Amino acid sequence: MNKPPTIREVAKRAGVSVATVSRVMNDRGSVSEQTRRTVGEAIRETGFRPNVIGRGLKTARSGTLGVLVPSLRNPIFADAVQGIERAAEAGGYHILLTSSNYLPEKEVAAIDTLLCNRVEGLVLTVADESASRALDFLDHSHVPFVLVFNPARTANHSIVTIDNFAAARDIVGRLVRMGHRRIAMIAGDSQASDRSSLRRAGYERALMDGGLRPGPIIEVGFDSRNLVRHCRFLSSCDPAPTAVFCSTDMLAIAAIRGFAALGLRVPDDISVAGFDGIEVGQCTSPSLATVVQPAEDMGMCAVEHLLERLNSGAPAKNLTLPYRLRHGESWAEPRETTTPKGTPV
Amino acid sequence: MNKPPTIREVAKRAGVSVATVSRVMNDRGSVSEQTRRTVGEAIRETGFRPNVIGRGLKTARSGTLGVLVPSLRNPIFADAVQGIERAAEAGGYHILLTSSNYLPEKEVAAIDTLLCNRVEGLVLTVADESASRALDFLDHSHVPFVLVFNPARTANHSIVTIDNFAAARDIVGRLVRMGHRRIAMIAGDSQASDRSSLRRAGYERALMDGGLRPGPIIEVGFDSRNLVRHCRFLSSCDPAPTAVFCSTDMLAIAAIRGFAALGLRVPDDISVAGFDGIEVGQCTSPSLATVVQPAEDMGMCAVEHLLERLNSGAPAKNLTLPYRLRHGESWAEPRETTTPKGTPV
DNA sequence: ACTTCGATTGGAAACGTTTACACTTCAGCG
DNA sequence: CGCTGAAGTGTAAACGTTTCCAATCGAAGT
Repeated sequence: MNKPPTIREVAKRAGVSVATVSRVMNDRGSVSEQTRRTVGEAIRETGFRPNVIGRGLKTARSGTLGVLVPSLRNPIFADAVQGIERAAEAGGYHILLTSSNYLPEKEVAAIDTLLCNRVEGLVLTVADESASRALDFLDHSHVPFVLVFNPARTANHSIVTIDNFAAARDIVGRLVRMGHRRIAMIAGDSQASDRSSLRRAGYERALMDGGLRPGPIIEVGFDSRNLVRHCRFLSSCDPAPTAVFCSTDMLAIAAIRGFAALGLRVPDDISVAGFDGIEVGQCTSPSLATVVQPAEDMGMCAVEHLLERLNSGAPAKNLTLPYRLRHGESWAEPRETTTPKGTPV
Repeated sequence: MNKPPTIREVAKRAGVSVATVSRVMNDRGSVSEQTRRTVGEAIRETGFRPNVIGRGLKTARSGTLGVLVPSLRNPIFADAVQGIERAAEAGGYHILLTSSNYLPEKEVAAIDTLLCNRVEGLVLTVADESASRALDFLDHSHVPFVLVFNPARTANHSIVTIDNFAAARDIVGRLVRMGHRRIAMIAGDSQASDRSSLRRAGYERALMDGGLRPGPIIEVGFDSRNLVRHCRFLSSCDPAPTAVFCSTDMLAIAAIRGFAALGLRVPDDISVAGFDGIEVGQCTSPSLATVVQPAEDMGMCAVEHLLERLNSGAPAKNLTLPYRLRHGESWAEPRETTTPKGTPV
């Protein structure tokens, strides 16, 4: 519990001034080879470790980036954080991590403490970008930040995302072309998630393009357990959907599980498509057909862009990364063409 | 980019001294209701946010805990971090997150920067507790830390873990009692992971207890992709194992996938058991039989204990949390009792 | 009227760095 | 031999807080 050594003690031991020790540490200014060695030894002998708090006070730099995600339990965010951490480390920054649990009020509180900690920038995913009080808050703070996953609705924010609408339309369109005529959706709370509502819009658009009616759409919370009752509801519809699009992989995986519990086989009885592209989706069986977001890359890009803004004063920019569709075993052509006897494929 | 307001500006605006503003913020000392109000207004008007760096310098408290995990890509660690974050927040701390990517040298480097940041304590998972240079390092630092997941080999460290040996013996014992006679193991690099080697020891013990010889043991890296070739090797053994125990769920899930790719059915052709209890294991089909570690709880316990040590000077302690077995669809009795006269498969 | 005391307040010294500035040397130059 | 400039070094002032200490002021007690 005894205090760690300070620069002053090192200086005393080496018989030089603190300024010289500082110069040695940051090698700036000129120091003779002789004293450099002496000081180096003193540092080693005392086990001195520069106190970045003291340094930060003087330099007005914390060397820290703030990170706010909804939850680490969804691998899509864990992956993003992994990327964020990697890029931050590469840039000489460390990260202060907070999570909001999807609660807007916690978002604000978390950002507040992050700002008190004088993070030099933030990387965050908010519940609903357009409505988020948190962002108004940040806009006034003069601390640069970049949103990840949130759709780019306003141009003056730095954003790294994919085209959620197009991606959803793509993957649902694929179901349509497979011959599905009755495609349901299980959507995370779209009130609380702008991603979810965009994906829903893409879904609706794909159906309209195919001349189909959307529905049924089930809106659920973020708890992906106990999806069985929703699955039961879907399978009891008349006509029952032959495919279901889920707004996240977590939901899709839970849905597959739910259908299995009801004795339905995926994809034979019903096709399931997800969204996110989390790694485990490939390892389940059936493997999950989904939209792959490059989460780790998105995290890295976000930090790289943030550092550009920090170091070179680069302007905010919207970065839309490419997504891709991953084919999986969870979807197939519907067993028999249902309703108005439509097209085979 | 203009500087955020300081306590001095607030003081000037309120017409009081900085000492008074400080007293209002932390409400300590006595301040008249009148000035308290005035200062409150000044704070709001200026948008003042106390600089915790300045505060930290004076109080020698950073309000920060350091966290080091191997990787966030394995949900077991993501879950633990989630618990850590929750408990830290509840205790008024925030967390500085780093990851080692399973590289011992990065462990040391990460801890070093964490210490430079004057974290008040650390929660970490190291590669191999007994050999970890990182720990020697920490032991000399006088900063309290608690290990998570690492087995309790030495008594003078704070550790939150489960009994890896017993758990592995339990679950493998279960396979034995199901009638399996030839049980293989896929183990993560046991050089680099004390968990892996303990689980392996438990596995060997269970087999010995059952009068069986440990079957082929395959040691793999941390990359759970491309497990197919190992699966192929296992299925080509003569006699081929009827079950395989994997040292992590990530490996187990990949193995199930690998066997499927070879046309083998789990559990009909081969049973698979995992270790960790990550959530997705329940959502795959077949669902994974595994040992469940309460990862999020472990993270929370770790922080709670750390805070006890920090606040009340409580002594280090070893906390062994209960694990439980989760039955899943990935294991079953072997189709026919095999033993010495080769298997069909 | 004089002391005592509690309640408020302000002044100023830390905390551990960095860094502008000033001060020595000493070599090289005329 | 004096000047100039560069190289090496030290002094001290920040940075934004907290907190010890002293000061002021009424009110209350004697």
